[in-house]
Amino acid sequence: MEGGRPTRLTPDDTAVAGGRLRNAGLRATRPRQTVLALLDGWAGHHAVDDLSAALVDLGHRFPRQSVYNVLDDLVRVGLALPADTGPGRALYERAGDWHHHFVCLDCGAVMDVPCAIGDKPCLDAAVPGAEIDEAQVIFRGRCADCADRGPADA
Amino acid sequence: MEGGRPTRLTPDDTAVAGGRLRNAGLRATRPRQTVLALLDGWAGHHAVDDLSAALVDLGHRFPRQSVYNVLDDLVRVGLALPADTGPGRALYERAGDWHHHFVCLDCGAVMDVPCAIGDKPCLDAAVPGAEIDEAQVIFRGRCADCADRGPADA
DNA sequence: CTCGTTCCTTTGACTCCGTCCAATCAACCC
DNA sequence: GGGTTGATTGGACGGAGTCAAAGGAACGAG
Repeated sequence: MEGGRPTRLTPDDTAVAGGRLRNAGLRATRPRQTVLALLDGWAGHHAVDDLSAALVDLGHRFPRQSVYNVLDDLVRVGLALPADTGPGRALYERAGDWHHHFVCLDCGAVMDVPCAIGDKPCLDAAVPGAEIDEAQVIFRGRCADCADRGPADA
Repeated sequence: MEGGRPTRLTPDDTAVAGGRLRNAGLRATRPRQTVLALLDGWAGHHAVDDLSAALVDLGHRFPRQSVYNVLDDLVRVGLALPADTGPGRALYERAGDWHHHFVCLDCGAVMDVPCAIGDKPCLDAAVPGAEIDEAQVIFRGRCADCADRGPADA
C-alpha cells in the first residue's frame, strides 16, 4: 500500500505544503503545514487522535484544538476531506477524487470505493426545491478478510 | 405530517408492541414496549435524548442506558433503523421501507429520500471479495426553506 | 399457581470526542 | 523592520456513548 504513515517530514515537504496553503488562501502556519504534509503522505482514513499521535511521533506536539482547527480549515478550502462512515468519531483523508466508502461491520475497516461518476453530486434525489451538493454513499458489509474467516461468526 | 410526537400511549399500543417484540424473538419488557410504541407513532428521526425526553413527557422515565439497550435490540431485530446522517449523535427511526436521507447543511434538517430500488443493497460497489449488505446514501445540500432564504448566506 | 432460570434493567461512574473562551504569538503586508 | 490581522495555545466545559455489577422482571416448566 503506498502512502503508509510517514516516518519523517522533510523541510521540503512542509515547504510544499506551505505553497499549497497559500494557493488556497490560507496562511502557512506551522501546524497547518505539518498536518497537511502528514496527510499528503499518509493514505487512508484517520481519526483526529491518530493524526495527533502521528504528529507526536514525528516530533510535533500540537494541542487537540489546533488539530481540529487545522482540519476544519483544510476541509473548508478543499485540501482535506471528511470521510463519511456514519456516526462515531470523525475521520479525515487527503483530498483526491470524489469517492465513497465501504465499512466492514466486523472489523471496522474502511476502504475507498471509486465513484462511477467521479464528481459530485453523483446521484440525484427527489427532494423538491432543495439544492443537492453531494451524494455520499456508505457501503456496509463484511470485508474480504472477515468474509473468509467464517460465514457469520463474531 | 402524519405521526407527530404521540401525546399518550394507550394500553393497546403497548400490547401491540409487545406482540411484535415476541414475534421478533425478544422479551416483551416494559421499556421495550414503551420505546417501540413511541417510535411507531412518531415519524421522523430522533436522537436518544429526544426519545428520552418524550418518554418522560408520557410519564415513563427510563435511564439513558435502558434507552440505548432497547434501541440496540430493536435495531438488531429490525424493528428500528439507525438513520445515517454522518458524524454526530446517532438518530433512530421506526422501521419501514429502505430509504436514504437528505441533510440540510444550513439548518440541519433531515428528511427521507425514497430509494429507487426500495430494498438493500440498492447499489453495487467494486470491492473484491466483500459481502455488501447495504448501500446507504446521504444527500447533502440546502433544503427548500434555506434555499429560499438566500443564495448562500448563513 | 408457584418456582426457577435466564435474560433484562437499573445505577453510577467513567471515557472519549468535540467545543468554547481568553490570552499569547506568529505570519503576512507595507 | 514595525503593525495589523489572524491563528495557536491552554484550560475548562459539556455531551454522547460505554462498562461493569447487582437487583428485578419475564417466560416456561412443573
